Amino acid sequence: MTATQMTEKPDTAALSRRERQVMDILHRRTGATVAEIMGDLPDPPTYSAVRSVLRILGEKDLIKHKEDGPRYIYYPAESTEEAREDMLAHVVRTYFAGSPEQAVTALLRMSDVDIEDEEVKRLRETIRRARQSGR
Amino acid sequence: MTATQMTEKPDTAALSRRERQVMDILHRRTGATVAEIMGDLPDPPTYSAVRSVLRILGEKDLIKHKEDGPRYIYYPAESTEEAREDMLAHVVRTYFAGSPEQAVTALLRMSDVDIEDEEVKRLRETIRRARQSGR
DNA sequence: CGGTCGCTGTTGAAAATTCAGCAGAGTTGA
DNA sequence: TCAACTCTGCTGAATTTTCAACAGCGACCG
Repeated sequence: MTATQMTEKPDTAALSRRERQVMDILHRRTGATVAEIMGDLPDPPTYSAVRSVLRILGEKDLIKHKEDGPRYIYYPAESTEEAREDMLAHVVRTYFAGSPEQAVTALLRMSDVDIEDEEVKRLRETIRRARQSGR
Repeated sequence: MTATQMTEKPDTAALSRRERQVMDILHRRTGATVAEIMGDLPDPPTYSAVRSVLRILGEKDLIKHKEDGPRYIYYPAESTEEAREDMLAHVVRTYFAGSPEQAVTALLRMSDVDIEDEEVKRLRETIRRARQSGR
């Protein structure tokens, strides 16, 4: 990567309140019009206000847009894959002491399966062995 | 829960940039002094600035503090459990189309295990059966 | 003691964010 | 065609956030 391409990527933590809300909406809907964004925002501001935020996000290279007939459809600039990785890394680090296993356990528990850390570890080992012997 | 106890809990999405950064630090360290918070903040502001944010977070009932000799140690008001659940729910909804399985898969992949959705489902089924037959 | 140091509480200003209004371009449908 | 409607681009103001300075209190140390 050359120095000129080196556009400093703003950490999620650097976003303002509205900026983050809008980015969340764009990720969730994988693209949205201004009207859709406005509809999804809590305490929805005016159309103009939403557009201001979008303009700023554009200047930060966090979103891009595509023309869809008369209007724009806005998308996150980052791919879903990247965004997921970044977010999971952040969550694991911040809320699970850097342990993905604990996060997995909590997730499974939330999604109604109830197992323990030990079991997850055991499962991972099983999987790892299976992988080594052939995949 | 009575109406008077019903202090509206501010959604994470409602926090300002610095407020969120500070909350993240408190969750990650499970409690911190002003100096520690200041040290962990990106583009660290002055001691006074940090304290202002803490005051606001206190007014919103998002943090509490304990005296530790001459200084305060600040903690998130929400329990780690609750915070984890809230955050995971948000992440799953926003980045994984509401599918905890997909999130688990991504997580396991990140933590170096490489398995597919199908396998996770199979594992869950296995676990569920094991559970029903005695636990 | 007495002075220094480190911490909190509070206040007010600077900076950033959030927001609404207006002008212009393009589209749609009668 | 033309009028109504919708959308974007832009500008400047209101509000919120962020910040630093100052005052006061108590602990620690010579």
